[in-house]
Amino acid sequence: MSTRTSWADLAANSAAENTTAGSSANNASVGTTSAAPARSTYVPPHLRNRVPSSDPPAPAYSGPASSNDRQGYGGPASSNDRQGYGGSRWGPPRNDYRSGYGVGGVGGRTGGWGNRSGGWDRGREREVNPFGDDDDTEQAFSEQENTEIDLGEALNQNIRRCKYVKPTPVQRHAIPISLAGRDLMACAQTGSGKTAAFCFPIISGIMKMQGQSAQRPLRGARTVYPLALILSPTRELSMQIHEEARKFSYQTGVKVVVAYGGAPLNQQLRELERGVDILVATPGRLVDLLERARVSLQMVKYLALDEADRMLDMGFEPQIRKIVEQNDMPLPGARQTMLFSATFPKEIQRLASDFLFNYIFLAVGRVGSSTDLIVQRVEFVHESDKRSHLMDLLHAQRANGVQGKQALTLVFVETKKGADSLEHWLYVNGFPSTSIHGDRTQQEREQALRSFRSGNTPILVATDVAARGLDIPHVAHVVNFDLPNDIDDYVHRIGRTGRAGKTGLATAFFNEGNASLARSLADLMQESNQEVPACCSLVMLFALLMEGGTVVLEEADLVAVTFEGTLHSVGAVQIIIVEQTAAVDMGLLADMEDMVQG
DNA sequence: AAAAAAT
Repeated sequence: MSTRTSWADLAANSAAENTTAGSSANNASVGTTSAAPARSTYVPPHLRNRVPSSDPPAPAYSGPASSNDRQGYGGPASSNDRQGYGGSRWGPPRNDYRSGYGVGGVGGRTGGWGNRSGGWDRGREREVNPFGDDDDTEQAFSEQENTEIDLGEALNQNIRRCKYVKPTPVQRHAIPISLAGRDLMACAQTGSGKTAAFCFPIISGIMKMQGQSAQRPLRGARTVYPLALILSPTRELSMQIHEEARKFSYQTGVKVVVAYGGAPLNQQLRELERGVDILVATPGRLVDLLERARVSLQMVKYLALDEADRMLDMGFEPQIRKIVEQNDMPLPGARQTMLFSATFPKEIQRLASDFLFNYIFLAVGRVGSSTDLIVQRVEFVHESDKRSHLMDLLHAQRANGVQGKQALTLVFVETKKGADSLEHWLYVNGFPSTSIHGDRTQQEREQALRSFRSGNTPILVATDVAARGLDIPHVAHVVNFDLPNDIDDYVHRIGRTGRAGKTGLATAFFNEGNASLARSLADLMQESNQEVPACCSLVMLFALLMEGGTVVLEEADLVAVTFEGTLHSVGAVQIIIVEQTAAVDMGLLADMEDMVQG
């Protein structure tokens, strides 16, 4: 162990490497954003007039609320960036570090809030080993192991137990930035380890805070004061983040609690009362808890939004604003905010900057790109043929046999009703399947997911509730039975396969109803090195779909393909679709051009 | 238009 390069070392080295460059070999770009130029000099009121201190007990650690850190970072990402977030702070071990977590009960957290819930050290004794291996827990706390501690030895140990060998690009860049105290907007492909990228710095930071005496205000006797808040758009994703965070924080003394709707409130309240450092939640339930004054956000030092673009789109934005801006959450600059997603439309990035202070924008690859670990196929399937076509795919899959663990197939449909009816149809036709959507009870949803994960029902029919974030091992095939209207949704859906370096297959059923997706789909496929015909234009995609239908094209933006003489429009592009079998000649094309212009 | 998210 001592001879090998540690996980943390790798992170440290790469932090140093990358602070000077705007891009690196793995195509990550880091830079301060131009979206909020006016904000870079803003200092929140409570931080004004503060003399850069000479760093007593919390010095080496550049904590999230430390004012001098922030000031160290003023300018745009340039050569002085190196001093900014990398280098010295991500350096050698510090002695003050262990004091907080080494032995249960040391230091700080005694005032008013911890003891009534039994205290975190007692909680730790009862902590169930989430790894199911009881053999080497003592080793984990070996006192001699005082080597390169950056995230904290207990956390490093948990990372090893999770069999994480080497940080992914997003982790390698995001973790040092977060450890240095900077706000972050991070975009990286599905399945590239974003959860860990925001969990590690949060857990590490809270471990360090345990060494300091934190005063929690005395509010209502039953109010709890989490130090970190992680929000996600679906209940199941919150559950999953909770599970992950619990693994990472095993025996660190950091308590993780989850709160979401559809499940009994009382149980969640009891968990909260036993103490909470990191609260993982869906927005609705959290708003409820805030209104009941069972949770205060006053002590929050870390705010993470997973699937951040989703959290800030029309459906969620008011709730998020309510939570972040209309409660007692510290202002940007007094907390550390991290936004993560695989997709992040520009207009939502702009909106998101409201929640950030002097932040760094990190993108691994193009924002919204897909991983080339996923083989994408598009097949032209009429609405009426979709079921039998799916049946063919499933039969073929069954015939090809399955190696090792049961290969799972996730089938996305557009509506809840459609999910129910397809599930039933599959079931009747001898394919063990289940479904998940927002009209099912929470129990049913969780049961469906369990049954799918275990391979008991290797087919899951889902609405977009399952499109984002869920990490289900052995999903070999994602079928877009109904394609979404938005390419970003497509990216998230197919991202349920091809995770953590594994390959996957995604099949889309495409027909005339999906014309509005065609161009972006073609672009995406080309970008992720998918087999799209020679010139991967919209035209060629259609040509592929038409299976040999003749396509004549003179103008790049005018497309003629063969399908039932219907006129379609794709964005600015006019598309004429004629009979599948008809050869398109120049005369016909001219006629169609007239049609389009007329 | 649909999906998700509190009771």
